[in-house]
Amino acid sequence: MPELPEVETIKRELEKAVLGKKILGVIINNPCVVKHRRKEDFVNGLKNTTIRNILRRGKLLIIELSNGKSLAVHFKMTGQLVYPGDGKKSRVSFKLSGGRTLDFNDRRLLGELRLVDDWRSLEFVKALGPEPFDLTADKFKEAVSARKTKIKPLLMDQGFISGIGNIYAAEALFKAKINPERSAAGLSDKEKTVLFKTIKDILNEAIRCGGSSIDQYVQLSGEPGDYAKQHKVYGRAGKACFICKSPVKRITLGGRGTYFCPKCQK
DNA sequence: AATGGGACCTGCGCGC
DNA sequence: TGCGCGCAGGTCCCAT
Repeated sequence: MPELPEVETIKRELEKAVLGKKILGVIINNPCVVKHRRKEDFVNGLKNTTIRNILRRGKLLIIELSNGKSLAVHFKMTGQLVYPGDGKKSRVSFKLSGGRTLDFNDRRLLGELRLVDDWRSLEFVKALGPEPFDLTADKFKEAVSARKTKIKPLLMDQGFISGIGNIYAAEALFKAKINPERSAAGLSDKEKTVLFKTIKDILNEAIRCGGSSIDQYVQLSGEPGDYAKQHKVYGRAGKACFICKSPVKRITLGGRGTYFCPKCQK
């Protein structure tokens, strides 16, 4: 599911819906997603704690609890958090005060739930690059110039910049009119400036729309996000480019399907 | 350093 | 209708 805008959407909705609620119980329907050898450590550490704070780092959601621990949630490809949940597709359900349940659904079971003492010391977190909104244009341009790799895989490199995934890398490069196979270091000063601004614009607009629902992603309420309607190239192989009407192309880059308009993106 | 492949998983849509 | 294949918002690990 989720790139930065989808996780940010969930984060904001969780703040409204579950902040201050107590976790009364935890039901593990599929232990695969709980990354603890002893599942009872996970359950016992969560039980009877209160949800104090919700944060996001890159694509990672962090729920801080009253006992000082945090629940780190990585959605990977098909993870969902739904509240109030109905339990039907739930891999793990959290029974909250007030009588409702927060469901973690995950069709492909690639998602990860971890209860940790200090989320900042997670290796995954320490390896994350800066948030797009914390970065200055100058820093972005300098970092891009230092890398010879192709620009699209670089944008998706979470150690380089955190939160951008396959959809938003494709959409940002389309809007910035940059071919995804271009060398990062080979971009002009102007292109780097435009790309940086475009990334932030697209992420902001996607957040405003509640994210992109393609297959599995839904907002906390279970409603789809609206931004997929605005996709210009992602998932549009063979269809006419909205600008020049020539067909959108799909190639594989860094092992990922990559959509772009060969005519508009030079 | 960069790139390619496979692994982890389930399940959808497509062509035959 | 049924089957096999490719593909999927991510990340990690290994080989070259």
